[in-house]
Amino acid sequence: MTTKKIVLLDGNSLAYRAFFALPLLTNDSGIHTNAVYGFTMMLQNILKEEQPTHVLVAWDAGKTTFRHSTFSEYKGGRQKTPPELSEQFPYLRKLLKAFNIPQYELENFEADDIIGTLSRTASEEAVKTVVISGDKDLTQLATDSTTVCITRKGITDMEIYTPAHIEEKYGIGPLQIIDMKGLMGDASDNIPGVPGVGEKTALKLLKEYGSVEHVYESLDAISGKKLKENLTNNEEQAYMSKRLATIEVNAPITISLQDLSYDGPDEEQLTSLYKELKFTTLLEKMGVEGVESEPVEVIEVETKHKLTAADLSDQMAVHLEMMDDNYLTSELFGLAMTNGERVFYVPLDDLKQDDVLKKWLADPGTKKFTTDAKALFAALAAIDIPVSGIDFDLTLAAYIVNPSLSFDDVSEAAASVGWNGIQKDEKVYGKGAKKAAPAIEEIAQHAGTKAVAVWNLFETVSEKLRQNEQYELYHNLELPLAIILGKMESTGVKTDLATLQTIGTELSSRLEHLETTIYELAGQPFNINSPKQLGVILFEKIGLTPIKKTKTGYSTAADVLEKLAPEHEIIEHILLFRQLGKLKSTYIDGLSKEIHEDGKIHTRFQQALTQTGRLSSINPNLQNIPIRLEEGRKIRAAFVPSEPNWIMFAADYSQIELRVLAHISQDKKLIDAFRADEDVHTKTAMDVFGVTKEEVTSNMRRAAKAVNFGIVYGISDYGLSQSLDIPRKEAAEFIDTYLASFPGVKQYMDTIIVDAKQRGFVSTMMNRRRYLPDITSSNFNLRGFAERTAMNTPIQGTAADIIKKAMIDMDRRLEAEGLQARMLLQVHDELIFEAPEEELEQLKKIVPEVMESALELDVPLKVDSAYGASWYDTK
DNA sequence: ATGTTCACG
DNA sequence: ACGTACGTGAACATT
Repeated sequence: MTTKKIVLLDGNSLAYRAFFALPLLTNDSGIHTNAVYGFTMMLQNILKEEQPTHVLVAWDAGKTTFRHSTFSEYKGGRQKTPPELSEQFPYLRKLLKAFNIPQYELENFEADDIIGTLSRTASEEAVKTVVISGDKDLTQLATDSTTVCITRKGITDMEIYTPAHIEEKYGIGPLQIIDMKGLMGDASDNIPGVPGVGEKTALKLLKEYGSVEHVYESLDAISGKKLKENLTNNEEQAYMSKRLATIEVNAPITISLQDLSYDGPDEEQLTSLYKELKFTTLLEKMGVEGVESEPVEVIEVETKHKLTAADLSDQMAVHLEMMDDNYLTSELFGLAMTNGERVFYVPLDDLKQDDVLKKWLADPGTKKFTTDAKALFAALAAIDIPVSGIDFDLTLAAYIVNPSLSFDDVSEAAASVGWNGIQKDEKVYGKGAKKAAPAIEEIAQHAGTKAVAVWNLFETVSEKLRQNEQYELYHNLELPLAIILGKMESTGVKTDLATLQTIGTELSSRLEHLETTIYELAGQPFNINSPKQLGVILFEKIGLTPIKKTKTGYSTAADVLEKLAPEHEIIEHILLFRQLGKLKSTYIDGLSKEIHEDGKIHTRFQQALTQTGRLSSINPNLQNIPIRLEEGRKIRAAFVPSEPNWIMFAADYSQIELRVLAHISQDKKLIDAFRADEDVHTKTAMDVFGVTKEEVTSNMRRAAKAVNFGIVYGISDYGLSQSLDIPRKEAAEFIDTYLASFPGVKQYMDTIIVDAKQRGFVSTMMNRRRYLPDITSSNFNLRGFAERTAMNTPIQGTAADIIKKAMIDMDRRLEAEGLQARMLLQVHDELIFEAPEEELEQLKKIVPEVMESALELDVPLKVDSAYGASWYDTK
């Protein structure tokens, strides 16, 4: 006989959870499916993990329940269910039917009460029960035989509440959760509780007195005048709140445990529902064949070994097919081309010898439409085949239309603008150990579909960009930039391995010593790099007090360790070990591996990735080379000019984001400060602290600087309090004073949020967009995040626009002046060049000039420049 | 594959 | 009451 195990699910709560956790997916018949999909994932996980013998999904019935007769405003003020979710409930019912899972609802009662009643009867029969919900109220049902799982983040992450866990987390028993709600109320259900009592106070009272009743019996003993007053005045309300929060465990249900047995899904029903909903991944997992939504259309691709002028026209879609996504190192296969009539594929070896084709590629007068301009340009540059006249980049265009969609494959970029005819590279080449090149015909076919997609999408996507007034941004900024970035990537940065090795040797020996010291202090060897092992040593063996927890255990992050440093000598050594270990593994060892045969590092700039319009740098990342601490900064000495008697030259914008803020917000004081070329942090300190310039201390300036950062990031008192390590209240006061003295900024912050809510997106000065669907969310966190993003993105994004424009201007200027200087890197607000010494004086003049005039703002842009024998010396 | 930590602007 | 600063990429440990 198998032991019974019953799983009870709170249908409404989980459906809501799934709906808000996932983006609004729509299948091709226009039905939203995110809640159903999320629910399905949850269900599958639960069934797999728990292996129950009995399952039930309980639903809320109707609008009113017995609780409304106690308190008519129960669950009042709730937003009504979004229609996008409502329309999914019938599918959820169908889904459960297909799973053969019983569903139950009861007039006048909530799902909670059904679950409560069943879990009580199960408990009485000592049947193991698991309750699953997104609502923490249910934790009151936890007993030795009933476990309550509450969804945490996302859809599959659950927090498991046993009586022991509740005790550990809150210091009270499961049933006292009800008392807690009675005292603190519950905003989401509109349960009032006692004003001024939140979780902290409620728990303190309950730990001392045990229940709401005992709290009131002991009123006299309670300290705190205000608290006592609030309790006294709201006694009835507290009792009522407790009643409302109590789950009914004796609901008049008409089902019993026997009715809930679960024997697995009806596969046939399930597949047909999945097909209807287009849950292809789920279908594949079930091993159902032939369900790929549409079979990819087979196009006729002609493999050509030699082209004639007649094969080529003024406008063509071209796509360079290759094995890996790193076009700088990948094996290249060949070029697919089409002008809408025939589709060719030219294998690489033929391309290399085909002068007709090479001439066409180099001709700026023939237009090339492609999937990734930079890849085409840089990959062919590496084999000395110049390309010019690239006029359309599908990935870049799709990114400008909506940067929130991430494309790690052309098929996804194409799909985002409505073209589903491309297979994923992964499907053609396989992945991991199984990755291999298929037959040439298959490669040609795959490459051909990409060229065809580009050809067919060119017009519509361009039109879409024009409609959004983003064509300029795309065509005159991003597209030319792609080529410039391609040049920079191909050029690469000369990196001196010997310098890295010298630093590395010293680091190794220091790390060894630190390791010995740490083991001695700990009394045993352990893996210092393992947060888990480190946590055990610090907080269990040594007995330090944990300050912060992570999901998986004790936090050992630097800010935590710094606070612990006075407690034990070992901490400073660990911090140093971490710092040096990072330098050794990421920078010394990591960078050494990336030096190519030409002695250079060729990073790649991702141009269609960030949400704000910034670039990012990968393989390796050259945008995060250490600078803040001297030890790390030395790494920069390894980056040197690639030619004898050349120098490194660096130029960076001073306070570009705050200048952009001054311009966008039109705050008079901020504008004046920049026009007068004042130190903006000092100026901020003067205003926030109400002192004269002479009275500003370095601490005041530091605080002001943090406030300015906060403003740019979309401020929150909590964030500022963390960065300054001050109480939250103080941080809030700083912010208020700041906003009062810079009213234009305040106005901007308020307006941008309203604007974002209304339009659904925010934009930069050059019309780069970022959509913010969460800005209207009822979830406090999501909404808060979206609001801060709304404040930050126009600033960070406009700064990104500006430097991109500067790079284009700079490239032209270097060309026009006939200079040999080369642009090598962009690090968000700075540009790094190498140049012959003789060009230094010219660069000192030209570079700041070009950067400062990239875009005209109502405040001046300011650029500082420096040069030296290595990147380290450009300071 | 995911989480934690830490490097940069 | 909620749980946070904005934007990235890489290494390492752990699942």
